[in-house]
Amino acid sequence: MLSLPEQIAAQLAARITAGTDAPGQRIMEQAVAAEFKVSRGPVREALRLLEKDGLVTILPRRGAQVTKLSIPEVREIFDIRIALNGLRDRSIAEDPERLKLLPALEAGVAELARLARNARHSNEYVECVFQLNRTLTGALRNSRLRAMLDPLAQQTLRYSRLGLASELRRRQSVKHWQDLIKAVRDGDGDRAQRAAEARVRASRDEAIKKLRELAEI
Amino acid sequence: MLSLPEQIAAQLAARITAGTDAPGQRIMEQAVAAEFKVSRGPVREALRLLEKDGLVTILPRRGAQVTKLSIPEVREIFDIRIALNGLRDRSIAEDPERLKLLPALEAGVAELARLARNARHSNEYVECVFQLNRTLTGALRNSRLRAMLDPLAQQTLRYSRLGLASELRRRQSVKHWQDLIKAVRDGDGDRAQRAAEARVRASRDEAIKKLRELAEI
DNA sequence: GTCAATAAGATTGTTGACAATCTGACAATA
DNA sequence: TATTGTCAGATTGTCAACAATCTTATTGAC
Repeated sequence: MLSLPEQIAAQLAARITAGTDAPGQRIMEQAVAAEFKVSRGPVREALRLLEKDGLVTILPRRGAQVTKLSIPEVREIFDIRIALNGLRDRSIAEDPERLKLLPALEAGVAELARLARNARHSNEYVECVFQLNRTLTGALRNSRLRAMLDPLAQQTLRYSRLGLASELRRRQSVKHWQDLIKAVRDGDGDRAQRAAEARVRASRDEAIKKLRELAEI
Repeated sequence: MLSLPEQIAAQLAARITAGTDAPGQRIMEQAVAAEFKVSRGPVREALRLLEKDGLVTILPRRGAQVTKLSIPEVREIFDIRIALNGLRDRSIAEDPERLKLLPALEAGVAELARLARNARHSNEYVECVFQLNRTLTGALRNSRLRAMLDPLAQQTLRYSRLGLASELRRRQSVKHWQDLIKAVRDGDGDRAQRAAEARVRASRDEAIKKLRELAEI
C-alpha cells in the first residue's frame, strides 16, 4: 500500500506528465493540502519525492514549480539515458535468468511493430515503448540503477507524448528493439548495450530536432 | 547558506562516510532532533536528503538506517559510475571552455602522482581523487548529471577510506588520469570517455577483489 | 515618469502535540 | 515445546499553529 505522500506524489506526477500542469507553474503546499484534505506535512514530502524524479523544482523559501525543460536539459537527460539504458540492457543480457523475459519482450516488440505502422497510434506507441522499458527496468536485480532510471523514464514520457517521433523514426526504433531481443537471447551484453545506445541516441536526435522546430514557431 | 535540514544532513553524512555510524545502524528522528536541538521536522527532511544520496535507507514505519552495502550493490554502484563518469568526462572534453580547467586538473594529478608513490599517504590519496572528481563534476554545465554523480562519489568515499587500493593500482590510476588530461586538452571526447571508463573499471575490479578478501576473514 | 523605500499579504520553514503503527516480551493454549 | 494472542513501550506519521521570509503593491522623492 502506498503511503500518503506517495499517493499525493503519484497524482501530481500524473498531472505533470499529462501536461495538465504546465512547465513553470507554481505548486503551492497550501492549495494541494486543501485539495487532498490533508495537512501540509505529507504534501511537503510528496513534493520532495517529485523533486527526486525531477518533475518539480524546489526553490528555497519559494516553493515548488513544475520543472521547465530547456533543450540543453532535454539533451542531457537523453545523454544520461544513453549511458544508463546501455548499462541496463547489458546487465539484462548477461543475466542468467534473462530467458524468462523473452516472451514479454517479444510480445511487446510485436505490438510496437504493429503500432509503428500507423501514425494515428502515436499515443499507444509511446505507451508501448514506456511499458517495454518498464519490463526491462523491472527485471534488474539490484535497485539503485532502477531508482535512477525510473525518474528518467517519467521525464521522457513528458515530451514523448508531444508526438515527437516520425513514422520513419519509429520503424528504425523497432529495428533497434529487435536487435536488442536477439542480443538478450544470445546473452550478448556488448550487442545489447550497443543496441540500446543506438536506439536512445536516435531518439535523442529526433526529439531535439523536433523541439528546435517547435521553438522556432 | 545551508538550510537547517541540509546542515543536519551534512553532519550525518560526514559521520556515515567516516564510518563513525556503522552500516545497518538505526538512526532515530527523536535522538537526532535532541542532539541538534531542533524538532523532528527538519530531521525528517535531512534523512530524506540522505536517502537520496543512498547513505541511509528509509523503511516505512520503521525509520532510517545507515545503508548496508553488499558486494553486488558495490559492484552496481561502480558500474553506474563507469557509465556516468564516462559521460561526464566526454562532456568536459567536448566543452569549448574546457581549457580553464586544465591548470587545476594538472595540479591535482601531479599531487596524485606524488601521493601514489608512498603507501603511507593512503588517506591523502583518496582525498585527492575525491577532489579531482569534484573539480570535473563541478565543471558540468547542466546539473542533472551532477546531481546523480554527487551521491555516487559520496558512496565511493565510504569504502575508498578502507584503503582498498594497492600501490600498483594507484600508479595505474595516475596513468588513466594523465590520459584523461591529454584527451581534455585535445578536446577528444571519445578518448576522455574511454580513459574514464578504464579508470573506474580498474577501480571496481580492485575494490571488489579486496572486499571479497575482507568478507572471507 | 522612474526609481527606491516601505508595508501588507502570501507562502514556506519550524515547532510541539497527538494519532497510528510497529517491536518485543510475556502469557495462555494446544 | 512451539505457536499464537495480547499488551506496553517505543517510534514514525500527521496535524495545526506560529515564526521567518519573500513577493507585490503602494507611496514618496527626485
